[in-house]
Amino acid sequence: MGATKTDHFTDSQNELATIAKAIGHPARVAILEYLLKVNDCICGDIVNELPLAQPTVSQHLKELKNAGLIKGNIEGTAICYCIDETTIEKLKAYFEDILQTIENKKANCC
Amino acid sequence: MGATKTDHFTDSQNELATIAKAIGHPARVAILEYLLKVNDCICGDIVNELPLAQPTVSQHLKELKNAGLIKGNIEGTAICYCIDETTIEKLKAYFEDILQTIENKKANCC
DNA sequence: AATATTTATCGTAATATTGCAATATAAAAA
DNA sequence: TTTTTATATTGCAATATTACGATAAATATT
Repeated sequence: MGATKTDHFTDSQNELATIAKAIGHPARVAILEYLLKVNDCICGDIVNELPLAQPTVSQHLKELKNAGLIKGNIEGTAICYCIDETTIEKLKAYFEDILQTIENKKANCC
Repeated sequence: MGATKTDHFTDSQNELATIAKAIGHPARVAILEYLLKVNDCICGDIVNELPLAQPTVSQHLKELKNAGLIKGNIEGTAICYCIDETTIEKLKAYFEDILQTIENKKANCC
């Protein structure tokens, strides 16, 4: 029946999953990379940059924002979206910790 | 109609999205963290560890494996699954690069 | 005020994911 | 060889995601 059972996992597990899920679509990766490239951005540019309709891009931006990967300021008619470094830092730290833990134990059986 | 349009994005964008999507579920995050904790693993342990049925866990393991996040060796009746460091390294490097780029430009408008 | 421009939301169709019971598969133990 | 034990696969129902046309909302321009 497909229940998500979010409550059976820890908050940190759910948080990471939410962030990762947001990155888990090529259009959203492309948006992040475009934001990084211009490092100062108006949504309309992204629409022209991607092979997707404006409502779709808007929806992807919303998901990236909900996940904390980007932040946006209203700028007149346009919206200025940027990457939220804090969340990227979290991700980097998470994977760094995994590597550190593996390094310390070094009992990998595979 | 919901077409994915994977071919409109670069290989590297698609690759990252695939890996991130695999992490984008709390059960799979929990599996990764459990694998990390025991650092030597048999699937049955995971079934007991998670609030999910055995076929569901098996399916999640398959997705993690397809994404290159874990690797597994057949060990008699059991399967020994471990985290694949290479993919974690890739992720770490990717986010590190993002932070580096932001740091260099330092023109964030938000 | 009327028009143009830009982003967000709504509604909806197509597709993908999630979860599990039932069952298959495969190796170890009896 | 039969039974036990452990993981994988199949089939299917429930849910979630994706995409976009139509439309709304909000500011800028004329």
